[in-house]
Amino acid sequence: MKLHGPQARVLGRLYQALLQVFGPQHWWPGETAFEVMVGAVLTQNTNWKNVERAIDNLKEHDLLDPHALHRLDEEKLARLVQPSGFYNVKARRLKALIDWLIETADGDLTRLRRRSLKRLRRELLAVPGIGPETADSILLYALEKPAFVVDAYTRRVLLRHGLIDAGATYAETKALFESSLPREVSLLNEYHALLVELGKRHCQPRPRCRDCPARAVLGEPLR
DNA sequence: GACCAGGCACATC
DNA sequence: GATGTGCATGGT
Repeated sequence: MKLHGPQARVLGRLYQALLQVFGPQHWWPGETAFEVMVGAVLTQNTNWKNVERAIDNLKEHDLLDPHALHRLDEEKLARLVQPSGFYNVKARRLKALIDWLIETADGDLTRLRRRSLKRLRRELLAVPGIGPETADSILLYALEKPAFVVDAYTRRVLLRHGLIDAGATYAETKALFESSLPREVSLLNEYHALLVELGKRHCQPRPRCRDCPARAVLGEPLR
């Protein structure tokens, strides 16, 4: 990876260190692109284990399909995704996303992929319930567009090590990575997944800094 | 029993 | 613009 500027080189070294320690993460854990899309909504502020239960419910009823979910009542959908929490809002958000998918591409993800990243991002953000992180997750992991995903772990890691300040916006944090890294889907995919792994293992609200691979690159956390 | 998890929209100031 | 709150389940 050829990176320009000191900050870019730090992010490059962090990536190499995380990959070395954790290995490839093989994200996103979903069998189809549509499943990834659904998972992106269900995982909003929610533990992935609970999302899996909800997705299993949909699979058991043969409903993990754009047209099938399009036909399903919102109330029934809410009951099925209940284990993922916030089930009423999530059913509403899934419905809105699927409405867009059906209306704009007849439920066909490969048709969506022909559109530009910029256009898709604008369209996704116009869907009620799809914010910047969910949009970028769908772009990167379901539609294979080079969009970096910023999540709570990413911000926490960067904040603790002084690479962003407390007031940094989503867009600023995203730009930090996108301006430094090659715009390759596989790299951005792996990097975000590695940051989540780092977050789960070490960069919790109560830090677990012992054996943290980020320290070798970023130094001691500020707090 | 408190705290946390791969957010977002909306109300209020 | 910033800050607060509702949405809810299941694991530690």
